Amino acid sequence: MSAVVSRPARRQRRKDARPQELTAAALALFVEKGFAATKLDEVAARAGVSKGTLYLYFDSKEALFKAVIQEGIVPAIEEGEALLDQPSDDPVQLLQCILFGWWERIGNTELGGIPKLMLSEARNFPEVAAYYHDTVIHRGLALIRTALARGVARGVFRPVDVDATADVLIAPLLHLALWRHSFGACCVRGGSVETYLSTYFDLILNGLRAAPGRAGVSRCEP
Amino acid sequence: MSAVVSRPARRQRRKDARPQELTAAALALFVEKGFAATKLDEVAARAGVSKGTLYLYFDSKEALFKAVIQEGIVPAIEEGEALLDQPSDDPVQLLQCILFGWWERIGNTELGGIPKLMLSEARNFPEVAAYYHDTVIHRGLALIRTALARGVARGVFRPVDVDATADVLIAPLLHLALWRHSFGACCVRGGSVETYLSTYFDLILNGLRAAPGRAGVSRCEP
Amino acid sequence: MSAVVSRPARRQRRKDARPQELTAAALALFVEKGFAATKLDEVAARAGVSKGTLYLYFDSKEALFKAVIQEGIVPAIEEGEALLDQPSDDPVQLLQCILFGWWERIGNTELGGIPKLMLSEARNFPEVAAYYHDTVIHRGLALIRTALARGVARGVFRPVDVDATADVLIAPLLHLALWRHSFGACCVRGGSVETYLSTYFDLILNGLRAAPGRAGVSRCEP
Amino acid sequence: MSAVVSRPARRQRRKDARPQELTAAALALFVEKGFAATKLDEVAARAGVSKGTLYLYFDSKEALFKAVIQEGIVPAIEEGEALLDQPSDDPVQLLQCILFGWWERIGNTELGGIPKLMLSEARNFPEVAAYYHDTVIHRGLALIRTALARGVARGVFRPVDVDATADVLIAPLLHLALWRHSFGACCVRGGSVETYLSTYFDLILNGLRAAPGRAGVSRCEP
DNA sequence: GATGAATGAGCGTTCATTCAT
DNA sequence: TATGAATGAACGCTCATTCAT
Repeated sequence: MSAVVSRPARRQRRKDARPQELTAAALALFVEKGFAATKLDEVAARAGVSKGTLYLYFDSKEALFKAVIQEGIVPAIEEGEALLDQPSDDPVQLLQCILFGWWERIGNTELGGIPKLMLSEARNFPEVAAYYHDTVIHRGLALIRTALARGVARGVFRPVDVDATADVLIAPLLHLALWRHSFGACCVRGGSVETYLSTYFDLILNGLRAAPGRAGVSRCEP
Repeated sequence: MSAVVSRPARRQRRKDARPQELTAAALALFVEKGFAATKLDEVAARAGVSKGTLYLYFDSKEALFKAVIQEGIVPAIEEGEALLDQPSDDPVQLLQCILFGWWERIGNTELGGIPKLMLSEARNFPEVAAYYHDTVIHRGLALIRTALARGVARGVFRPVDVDATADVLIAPLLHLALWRHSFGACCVRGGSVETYLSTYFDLILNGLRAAPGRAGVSRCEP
Repeated sequence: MSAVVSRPARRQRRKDARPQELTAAALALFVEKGFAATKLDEVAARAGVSKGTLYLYFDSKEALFKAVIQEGIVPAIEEGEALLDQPSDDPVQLLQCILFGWWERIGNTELGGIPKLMLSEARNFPEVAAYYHDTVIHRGLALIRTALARGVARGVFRPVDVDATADVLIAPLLHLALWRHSFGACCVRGGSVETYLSTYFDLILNGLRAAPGRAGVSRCEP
Repeated sequence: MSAVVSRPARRQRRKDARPQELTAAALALFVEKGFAATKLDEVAARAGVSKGTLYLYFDSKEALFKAVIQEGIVPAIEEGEALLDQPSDDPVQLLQCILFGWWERIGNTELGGIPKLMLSEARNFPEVAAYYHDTVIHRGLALIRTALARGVARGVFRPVDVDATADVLIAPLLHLALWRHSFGACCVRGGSVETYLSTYFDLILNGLRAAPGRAGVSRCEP
């Protein structure tokens, strides 16, 4: 009898897992080809189901797109926000945890294609873009801003425009993720990812660190 | 008869200008909607010609795409390379000229959409991506590398991994251009472009500048 | 055990009633939307069962259609034929009973949609149409012909072409039933059904009557 | 040169004629199979064009349906209304012209399928049904009502409920048209159309007539 | 050269039918 | 018996491409 209870009925198990199998297949293909160029036949085939099955779980191709974005990224951002709660005394280490954490939890996983996808399709799906902006980008940048502000407050970092700096800091990480899912598929990059990341962090840390000497910026006159 | 010869014949002028009018229209729409979601009807309409006329100048939609990339970007990169030839003694100023020059000549113009377009479509058009990589990205990064190398050689910049640093330096500029043609169309950004750019350049210049003190980077252990 | 036998078992009752519940649901929807536009999902939902259950009772959508026609109309026509057996001396009253009986037993009930359904689908289901023609239309008209022939034989009605007249006489009644299940759902008719029916019967009786004298119309009491 | 002017360019001629060719093909198939069961492939094939061509002239299948109804019937009803303007002294003859005129101009032509089509699809297209009701049915019945009213006013017809009588009078004619496009395609009717029509008119004329005297039926000469 | 009507392959979506549970 | 998840053929509609004018 216990066997009967414990057996989740393969059918049932499949049904529960289906949406995620489908969004995973769709994410991969949307990232690879873009939304419009992805055929639902392919998505279904990649998930190992027939085309009609897609419509048992998603009302339309557009609904599938929305689910891909929503289910893919929300859990990740919530994980990230938990970082702020742990009492870390060192702003440098906090910043490092946030930036490298992003890379390891998102950029370097299958979710790393979402920025490329969202970037490519933002203008075709303004509502989804707005949702993504508010839910993911804004909250992600807020993490970085918090770390920066703490560092500035403690005198570890120079006083900087926190908002603009956060935007600048995330750019090289996004760049790496975007590259992977675009040119990375057909062109070899020169250096290793590790070199890129350590060079990046070394550069920004030096840039942020409170130092004595400084030079003004003068516009280039062509 | 001489009149016929000397008259530049508006018709003729139009005919010569057609390809560029068409690629300009196509660029705008490809950037906005992506390659697959752009209809040739729309391209033709935006250029003020009929759909069939497109095929007098381009063999196919794909050929139009290639022309958009090719005609759009090659002149710009050649302009950029000229910067290296002018004898500028100051590596900082050279770097500034290259980076801000990119922004002013490309990022901040209608050509600024090409990175987004190329990024979105790289995997759908690997040959075009490879061409773009070799012709645009590689040569563009080479400019930055040269400036960096000069600065390091003269002791103005710390000794850095020039290749990786060039990649990192271009990222925030690309980021701005990508943003403009994606989320920028539907979401408001916080700060001004000027603040972003000066914060960016200030940060990297501080990061590059040869300074005494330095701390090691330790991995974050979550 | 006797309890088991005597208990009519709700389950059993349901099971026996299922086919009729299903054909009733199908009839309503076929009449409303037509055969092709009716989804089996809707039929099942209206009958309160799942879509798969339909296939326990009917082999296909077409089989369901045939059952709808067959089960719906055959009992009614047999009832009608019983009218001829009762010894009614008055041909006028017999005709009235047949015509108004049709209206009350068929036209004015849920079965009244069958003529519209059959009319709409006759060319898509020629065999069903032929069956319906032979089983329903022919036998129904035969009733009217018999009444007419008796009336002519007794000199109550003028000598008329009995076959053609039967066709003409049924038309206004059919018309009313067809209207109800088509325009009646979206457009208001002017007069009342009672006025229509009495005007109809008054007109045809005057048209049929042999002599100048005239009698009022009395309702047929079944 | 006159040849050049007079040649209407085959292409152009086709283009102008296309909508009517398409609605004619669609009418035939909609009548035969119903709206839902008709495939646009078939419509296109019957009109001798490809499927895509349909969409150059009609936005959707539903738009095609509306055009079929609208273009098919409006000219006919306007013709009918012209009958009232000619000064005919004889109400009987006027009624005959209207009723038989309907049969000859509509019922007995390819337009005769429209009543069946509209009847079948009225509940699926309520707006079209309402339009048809107001534009065709209402105006058609108004013709009959006018003829009846004149006859009653002159004492040629008995005093009857004009509205209800008009409904009754049109029913046998509609019946014939409906039959032709439903059972007529698969079942043989007994008598001839002529017998049916003369029996019909003889019956209703007797039913309407005020006095004992009676006249033969003479065909209406349009 | 320029047009735009015509094409037809292809895709998103639906739904009758099946079958494991 | 009853379910409903899964299927896949079919259909409405689109759009890159062609070609007669």
